[in-house]
Amino acid sequence: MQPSDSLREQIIAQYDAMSAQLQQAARYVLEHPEEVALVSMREVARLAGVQPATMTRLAKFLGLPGYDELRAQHAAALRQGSDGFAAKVRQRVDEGSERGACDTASHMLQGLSAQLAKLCEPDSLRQLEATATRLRSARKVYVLGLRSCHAVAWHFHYVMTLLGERSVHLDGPGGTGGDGLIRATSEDVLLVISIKPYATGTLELAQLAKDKGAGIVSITDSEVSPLVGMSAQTILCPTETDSFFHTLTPALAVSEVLCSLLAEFDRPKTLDALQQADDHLSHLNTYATAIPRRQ
Amino acid sequence: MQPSDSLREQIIAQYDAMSAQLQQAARYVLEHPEEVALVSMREVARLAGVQPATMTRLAKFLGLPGYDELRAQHAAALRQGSDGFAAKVRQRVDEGSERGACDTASHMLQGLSAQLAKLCEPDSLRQLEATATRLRSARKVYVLGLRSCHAVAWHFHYVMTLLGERSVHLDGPGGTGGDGLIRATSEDVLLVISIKPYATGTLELAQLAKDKGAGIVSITDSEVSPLVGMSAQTILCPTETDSFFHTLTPALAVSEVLCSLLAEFDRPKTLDALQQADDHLSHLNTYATAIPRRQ
DNA sequence: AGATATTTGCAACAAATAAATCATTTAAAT
DNA sequence: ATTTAAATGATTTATTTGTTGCAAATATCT
Repeated sequence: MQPSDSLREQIIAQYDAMSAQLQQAARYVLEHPEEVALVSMREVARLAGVQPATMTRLAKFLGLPGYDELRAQHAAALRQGSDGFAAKVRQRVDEGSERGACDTASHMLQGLSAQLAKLCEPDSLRQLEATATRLRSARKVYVLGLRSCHAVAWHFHYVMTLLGERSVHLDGPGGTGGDGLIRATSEDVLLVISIKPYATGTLELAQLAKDKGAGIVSITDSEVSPLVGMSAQTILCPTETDSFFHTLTPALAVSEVLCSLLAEFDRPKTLDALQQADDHLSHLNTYATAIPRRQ
Repeated sequence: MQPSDSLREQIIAQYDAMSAQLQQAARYVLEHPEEVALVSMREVARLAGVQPATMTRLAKFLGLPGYDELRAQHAAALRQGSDGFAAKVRQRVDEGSERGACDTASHMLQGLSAQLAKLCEPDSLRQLEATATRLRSARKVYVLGLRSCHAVAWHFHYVMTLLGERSVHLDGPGGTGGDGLIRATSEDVLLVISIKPYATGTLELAQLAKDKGAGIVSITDSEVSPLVGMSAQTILCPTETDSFFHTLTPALAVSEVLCSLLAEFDRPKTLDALQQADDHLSHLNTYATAIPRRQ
């Protein structure tokens, strides 16, 4: 929360060596770090009761190239303070001056890690639980995710088939994916996954399901996603990376959490279902080794 | 923590009535409130990918006198968030006070976050880089992942098709998935994804590819995975969770990192390829460009 | 299809900004 | 008390900022 602790400590350490005006400026900076980050230098100077030039001189006195650097450091501190838990993980390799592949990879993984951590915030958790509850009471759960979101949709459906036979994946060869909705009713729920850019097919099918009275719950990327308006529950998850592509890792994580919550709702039933799946698959020699029993 | 909730809600409420550029600007503002408070308008515009003027227009559209007011409100929110412990205390309380579902969800997400962070260790990063390098030089990249690993395999393949035409997904209807390997040569590489329990189909196909002289690289879950022995490069990623299921989130993250590294190897070519994909998809109206206005 | 709004990109502008420069004051040393 | 050095204030300068006006492009409606 403090602006780049090292800088703060440096100001304190060198305070005694400063001239009167410099001390007055430094004191204000220490006591009002947010202002330094948020308002112009001249305004900070006015608030601190010193000349604008004094702020420049303070920055140089601290060994910085200019006042902008002083502001930048305070801004960075404020940024980190704002988005909570997430930032901590990132702190380590912030300024990767070296552009190696390992650095790129590391930076990206840390970013993803931070995004998952961010999903632990109360708002997200509440949405997760509400969505799981809604899915739990559905007669059938239709799952829809096209293009990049196919991966998430399919994985959710796959896990659900291990748990029972309520899940219907809206996908298939020959463009027949939507046919699953033919007998959809108001007792059913459609889980739809879509991130920007939103596939038209996804939106159309979701609208169709809604027209049929089915409940809609969604995993998407923004409050202003077109899915938000038509969904009874929405789980928001970040998709930004510093690479060319959007990430689906948080969306997959969310999907996995949903599966877990659904499984936990009725443990005995879940164990039964997994046992059945186990038997079935081992009869088919699907796996090189039998599915290990998990409690 | 959010910028003056009323303003935020107003942006969301009026979002549908905005033009495309305005929406893009508004979306960035919603998703990066700290940046709005901390950097100049022109910089925000650059980050959001819109013209500077659009930011001014956004502010006026929202009924504000100018952009400065937009920034001021975000700055005020950030000021509160930073030194007001109140928000965070409230979060902690909310979190601690209640329910099992939220706890399990939170715990699971934190676990996943930690697993991704662990992938940043030097050993893993080296494997990632080596694997990316190997994939880079391949004539064709076959991608194989069955059952639960289908999600990861498909997503990798999907991204690779956006980048070029080297990728072949070994999957398809009617059990013809393996046919892609008919003309595989020693210039090719097979990326195989499999976690315990290992699908026999995966191992057989991988062995077949190896017999044909293709290079094998793999994403798997253990040093003692059957894939390790037949692979030139292996990336290990954790799959443990405290729920009934194994997680594929780390595997997906690894796959995404690989895609990024491959994309970074030749940025200009990547940008060209993405542009082509973009053109193609927009001709097909694959994506909803504007969200239908509601009066 | 043509006509009419609306949206969008570009360039120019005035205002404000941080830094550099110079002049004046203040403190310290001889 | 005079000289010298440092500190402070005022002024100037080159950028950068947010805004506005206008033409091209796009969408919308008869």
